Amino acid sequence: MTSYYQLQDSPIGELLLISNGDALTELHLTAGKYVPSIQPDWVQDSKRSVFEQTRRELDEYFNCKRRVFTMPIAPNGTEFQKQAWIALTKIPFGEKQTYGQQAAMIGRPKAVRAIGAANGKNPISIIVPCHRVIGSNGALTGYAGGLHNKEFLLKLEGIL
Amino acid sequence: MTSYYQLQDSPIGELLLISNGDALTELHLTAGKYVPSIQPDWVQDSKRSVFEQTRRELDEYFNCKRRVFTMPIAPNGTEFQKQAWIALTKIPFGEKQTYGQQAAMIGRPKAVRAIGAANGKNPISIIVPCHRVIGSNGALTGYAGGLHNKEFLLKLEGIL
DNA sequence: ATCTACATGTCCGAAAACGGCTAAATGCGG
DNA sequence: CCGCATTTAGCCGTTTTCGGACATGTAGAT
Repeated sequence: MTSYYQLQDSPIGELLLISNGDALTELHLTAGKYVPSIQPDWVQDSKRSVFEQTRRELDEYFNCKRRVFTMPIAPNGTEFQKQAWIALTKIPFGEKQTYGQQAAMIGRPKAVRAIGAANGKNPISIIVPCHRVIGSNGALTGYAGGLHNKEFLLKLEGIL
Repeated sequence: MTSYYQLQDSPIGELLLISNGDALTELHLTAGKYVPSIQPDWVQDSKRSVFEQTRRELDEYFNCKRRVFTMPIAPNGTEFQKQAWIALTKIPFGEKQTYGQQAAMIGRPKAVRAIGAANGKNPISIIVPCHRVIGSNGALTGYAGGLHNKEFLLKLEGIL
């Protein structure tokens, strides 16, 4: 199964979008942690519809004209991780949550650290809003794309 | 059937050459392991043509003027051992291999330990290049003639 | 006959280390 | 006493590490 990719700019730096051809599978800040390197067998295709849709929705989001993303997504991960990421997509725009609350959302109130780890490996930044989760004491604690970008997104959403 | 033998020097120490009169049957570093002791009924004969040829080719080899040995050889061993040793002679000068790869060469990919044991009993050092085989993790692991000599030969061939 | 020791390498399970945590326990300066 | 900063000790999935078990041929010791 071939993978498609596309690089594009954003207010928080360059983004790398990856797709299975259909849905968005990854979206990384190229300056962040855990960023995969582009493989030789990947195909660059800026016209692929999922990329066009993503570009449009992100553009609206950064201009405060959109609060919900609707492109198809298909992140890869363990069962637990997928549950954690689905929970993330249920956190509304402009609201914050603690890792503990997120853990409770999937019925594992004690799996707090595991949630932290899973969020750290969230493959679809921004769209899957791991930035809306902060420590129970209010600290931002961490963000694969860089803490200052987490702060930027939280301010954009009026949370800080 | 009478055996002939001959002692001579080399950059890695004294060598003991043994022949059935025709082909080279053994070549040991006298300082190494598994070295047979000279028997009373063996005949010393430095002029025997296989010995002269061996001396000449070894001399060229140690002076980086030869990459292939051509004297007749006739090692004694079990069927498996002979297969293993033949495989060794197919490894080109200057190339290394793992015990696993050598096992695969004779169609017994799982017989790795057996290969190790067989190499350990290689009766014709240097000529049958058991020194070109190292562990899959890159460790030299062993050499009947002494690990430092294995290292010397590998460097001579530009492998290390 | 059996058992052991070898110049190995692969696989699998168990155990430990590692995080984008957090609530409770301590320790201090008012 | 109180408030606040720091430490401690559980919690939990994932990743990494580590220790056996096993496959294989031969010689030498029991």
